[in-house]
Amino acid sequence: MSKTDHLRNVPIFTDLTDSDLTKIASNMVPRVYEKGQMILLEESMGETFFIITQGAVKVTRLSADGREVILAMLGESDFFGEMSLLDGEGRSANIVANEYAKVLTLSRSDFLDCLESYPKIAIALLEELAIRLRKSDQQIESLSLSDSEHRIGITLIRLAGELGTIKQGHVTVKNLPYQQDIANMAGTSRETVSRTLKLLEDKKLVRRENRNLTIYNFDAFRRVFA
Amino acid sequence: MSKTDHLRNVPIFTDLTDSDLTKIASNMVPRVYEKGQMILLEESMGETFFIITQGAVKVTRLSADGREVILAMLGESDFFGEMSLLDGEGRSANIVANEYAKVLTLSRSDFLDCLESYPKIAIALLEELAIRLRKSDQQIESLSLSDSEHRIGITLIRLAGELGTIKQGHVTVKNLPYQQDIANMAGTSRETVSRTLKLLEDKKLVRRENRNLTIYNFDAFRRVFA
DNA sequence: CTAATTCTGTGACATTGATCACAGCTGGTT
DNA sequence: AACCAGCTGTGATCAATGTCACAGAATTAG
Repeated sequence: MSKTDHLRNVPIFTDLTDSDLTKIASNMVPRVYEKGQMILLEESMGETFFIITQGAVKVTRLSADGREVILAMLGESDFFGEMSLLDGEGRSANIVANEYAKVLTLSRSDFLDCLESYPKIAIALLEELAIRLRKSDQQIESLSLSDSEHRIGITLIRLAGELGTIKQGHVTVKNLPYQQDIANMAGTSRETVSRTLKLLEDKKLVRRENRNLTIYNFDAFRRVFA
Repeated sequence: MSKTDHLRNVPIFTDLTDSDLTKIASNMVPRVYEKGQMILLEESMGETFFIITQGAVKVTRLSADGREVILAMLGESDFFGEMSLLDGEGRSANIVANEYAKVLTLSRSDFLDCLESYPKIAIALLEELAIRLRKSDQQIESLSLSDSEHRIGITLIRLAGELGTIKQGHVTVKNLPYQQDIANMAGTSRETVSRTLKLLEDKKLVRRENRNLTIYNFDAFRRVFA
């Protein structure tokens, strides 16, 4: 698949013509990362915009004593790195390859040129940021108001949305993240995730086998937890 | 002060010429709200963009059982309502006038026209959303990793930034919000805020008199809590 | 195939902070 | 000036959940 083909799948570029896409693609440089490799470091200055063409990454923040919060999991056609390009502040999060990953990169100046030249890109980017802000707000609400069982439920819904496949009303998430990562997304401890997953299984809300998790009735599940 | 003058103070409009500003201002309709009045309701469809010209509002979400999370406090020259205009989803938060407030409003179509016609507005708006996203991420981190004393400390820092005045290293927040509101910002209970404020006072980190709070050494305070 | 590492389940225990209850203040109103 | 509503301070209690400890699975590496 060519660079241009990859770009076509990225929401913020969908409105462009082929020739515009090709022009932008010509400025992009591909890179690859191994599983576990750090792509961006907190605190460093942001000079690059990234689009994921294969694999998945996690967006994290670390506390002084080494505990981790996972702010988002991003996959194919998602992008990152735009924040510090836009507001000029340093990086606010780390990005780690969660598996082998390929990306396309665009330099700061090319990225900003894009925004100036194609208002449609800027508007599409605004849409995407609005969506992310909405998700963040939901997360803040659930961290403030919900108990651990609900937060974990909400986290499973997030994962289902990002990694799951729907089949006649029930969603299966293949290759469920480790409990420690789920805990870091839900703002709770690994042990609590273990106990809660078992609880949800006892309640017949989900089933687990191997590394896969199935939510039996996704709509009902959402009604209970979201 | 004329509508145009107000717009000049709003970050997203600063790059425009007078005549452009005047043109936009002519499409804006002023409104006023009493303290405590609901400006926007969660769940309703978003059709309006708002700019605050006087007063302050709070952005909240409510749980089913009536508990409240405060996502942000906004004051003069801040704006809101853009989220559902951008991504087409319903409102995700309530907006309540925190005191007598005046706003200017712009209709959905005028707002979107603005973005198309003035790429600079779109870019400035992107900057602002990036800043908000950054703040949300910090909040998610602190809710996930910090204990209530730290979360309250961080909340005081936020309030100092938005409502405080600096004088030789110490910051005074006049008219500190009620403890219940601080609790709803920090994701804790009113009682815990009461106890913690006293604790911080005992530690000589802050002083309270009347409705004002002074952080003695703002930089040191930030180093402890942020 | 075995060893080694990493992940998961689960009991016991400690602790934080929510909740309840109520008294004391404060500021605004008539 | 007296009243009232709403805010604040504070003790007592207790449930939720973090932490520790370790055994058993599962996955990866050699």
